[in-house]
Amino acid sequence: MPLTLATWNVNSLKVRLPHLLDWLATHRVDIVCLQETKLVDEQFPAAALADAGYSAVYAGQKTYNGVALLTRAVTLPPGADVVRGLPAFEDPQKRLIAATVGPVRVVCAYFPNGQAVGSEKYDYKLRWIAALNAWLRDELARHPGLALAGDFNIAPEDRDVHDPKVWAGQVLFSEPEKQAFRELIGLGLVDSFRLFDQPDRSYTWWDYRMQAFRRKMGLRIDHVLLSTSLARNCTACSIDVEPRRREQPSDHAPVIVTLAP
DNA sequence: ATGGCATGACAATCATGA
Repeated sequence: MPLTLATWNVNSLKVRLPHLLDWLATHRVDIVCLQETKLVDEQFPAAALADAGYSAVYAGQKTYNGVALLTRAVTLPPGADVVRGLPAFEDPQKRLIAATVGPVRVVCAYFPNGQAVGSEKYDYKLRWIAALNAWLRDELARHPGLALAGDFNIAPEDRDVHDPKVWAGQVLFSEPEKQAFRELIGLGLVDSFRLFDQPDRSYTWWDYRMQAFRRKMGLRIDHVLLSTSLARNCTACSIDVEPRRREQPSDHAPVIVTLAP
């Protein structure tokens, strides 16, 4: 049986739970990485997800950030080696959770937004990614089969941006951010989406304003990077835009990868 | 030039997102 893994920034799990449950029932993805749950752990909808057949580990906070990792086909044993937050990077913001799920070391990440180039938040973004990079080097040495999935808040190439001229030098598309993305690739990771032919104007995020989705004015900022050993077994990667068409959608669409055994 | 839209905390606006 192939293994499927998805990442989705739900922009409030409380608001988006009905969408998520519908989506899980339809797609039955084995592993799901969620970002921007915006829920403290006490309010995580573990029971509703268990009813849907998913067990979960999570790291949340009030109002902002928050990540979770759901598993269906593969149960999370006590020895799943769950990591919450980047070790050696003191940070109250809940942006990372990792666990070993069957053959895959799954790292679910919500990269900082950065707000504006040159701002304090932008500096924090670059430092956070540098700390992630350093930690991943060790993780990859210990776990050859690793997936880094999440909202990277970086559009790596011109074709990932609806209007690269407008976005040039802006946050999410500035050179230091793209360089940081390339340095993650340099660890021995592969952008699974680009292993396959993809439709033109493939994006994962569209602004709520200006009818950006309808006008295909988006960015591809949500990614699944695979270690080379996993990439060899990757048979598909796609963006599911259907949830973005619904009423009261998340501004992000899920990305799904399929891994052959 | 600015805000547009959405969410959450909080009780009228404000912080944040991307």
